[in-house]
Amino acid sequence: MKVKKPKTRQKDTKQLILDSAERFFAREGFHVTSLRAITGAAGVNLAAVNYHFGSKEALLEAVFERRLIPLNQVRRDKLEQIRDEAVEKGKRPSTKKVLQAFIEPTLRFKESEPGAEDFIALVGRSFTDPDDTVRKIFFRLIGPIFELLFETLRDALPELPENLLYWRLHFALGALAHTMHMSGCDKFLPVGFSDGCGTESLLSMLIPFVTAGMEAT
Amino acid sequence: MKVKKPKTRQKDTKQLILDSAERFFAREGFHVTSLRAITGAAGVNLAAVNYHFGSKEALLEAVFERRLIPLNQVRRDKLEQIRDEAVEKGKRPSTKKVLQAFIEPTLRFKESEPGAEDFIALVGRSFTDPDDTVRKIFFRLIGPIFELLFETLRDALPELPENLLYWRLHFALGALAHTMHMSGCDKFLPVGFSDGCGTESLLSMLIPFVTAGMEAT
DNA sequence: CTTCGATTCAAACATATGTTTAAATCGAAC
DNA sequence: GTTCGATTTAAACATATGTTTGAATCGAAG
Repeated sequence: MKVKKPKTRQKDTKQLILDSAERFFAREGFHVTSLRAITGAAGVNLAAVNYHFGSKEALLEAVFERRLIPLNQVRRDKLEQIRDEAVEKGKRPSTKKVLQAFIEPTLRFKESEPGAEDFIALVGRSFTDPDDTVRKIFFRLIGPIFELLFETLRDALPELPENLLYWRLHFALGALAHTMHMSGCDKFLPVGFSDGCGTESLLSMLIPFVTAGMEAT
Repeated sequence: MKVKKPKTRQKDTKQLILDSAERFFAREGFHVTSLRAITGAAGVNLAAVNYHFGSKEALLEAVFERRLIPLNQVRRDKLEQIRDEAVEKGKRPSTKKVLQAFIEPTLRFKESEPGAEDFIALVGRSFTDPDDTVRKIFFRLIGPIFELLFETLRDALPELPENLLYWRLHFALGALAHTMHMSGCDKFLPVGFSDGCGTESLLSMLIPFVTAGMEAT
């Protein structure tokens, strides 16, 4: 007995709760969602949340971490690769490539696994969530990668005043967040416009938009 | 007795509730805010909300309408003026002017009256609010002006495919919403960056950004 | 089969919420 | 000063929430 082999069921229960919570948090919001709704839809007992996670807040944290840690790893790798490449060539990285390195994995993440689409909408919203609980957890996880993105962009646009760069980055993130949140866009869009809301299509529109904005004279 | 002259106090109470609610809804969110918090801070009785407004939901509606109706009027006037001017001159309106006509009154509104800053943050968030109550009320009020903005932009950029224009507009609105929400930005920003968050400064950064994005080739 | 820790379960708990109620209070009109 | 409708007030109501509890159940190890 080298390893504490927990019952097979435990993982199931935890995953079921995470999946259900992700769905509800994304579609209804953190505070509006009750644990009873989550556990009811997941088919597990109400007390399971507190048993496995400790509290509703800790559950939210787990929902974020499960997907955000891998996603951040991908984004970090891509950004660092671009930085190394630039140093190697002695040239500054291209603005478009930097933005793409951050945005593309983010939007593509939607299709990586079932449920990820809900998660992407959740993240898009968390940027501006009024609730302290949500924002605190979110920014703790997103902060470091945000700083790396900022620094890499500074390499790409060294002539831009830092303050301006900082705000333009926020404008770009605002556009991204809005896009992410409209992820499941069928319910928002007027008829005839829902064609262009596939990931590829969105990328081909969003990246030129933010690149042009970032490089505006 | 030509007119039902209600007691002087009624207006006070209603205004006090609206002010307090606006503040709480903006800073904490609709569902997280309790009527007891609102009435407590306003110094009025708990039941006053239901007496004067009917329900918490109706209160939210009143909070939106009080400021959004006048603000929309200003935006509508400016946009229609630009349209008329373009027709008169037989030229297409400039993209920048159109965006400016929408964005400038929005951001400037912050300084128009005390409390408006909270309201602007509230509006910025409502674009992506997960709660149906909030979103429904918000979109009912924002829908018509959004359509006018879309049509005016189509005049400015007739060669752009409608679908692309539509999404670029959403990107721009995302950037605007993000900016609005960071209205009281002191608490979000790292030290050294809070200089540039005055209204004038933000306008001079945001408008070129979205214009460039909208006109990107 | 028995044992034992991990997990599940139904029930209860304490608290907070939006809303309603019925009495009290106010302020002008007569 | 009395009257009457509008407003305010304190209390109660019904319900919903996150959490805790203690017994029941499970599943493998001995």
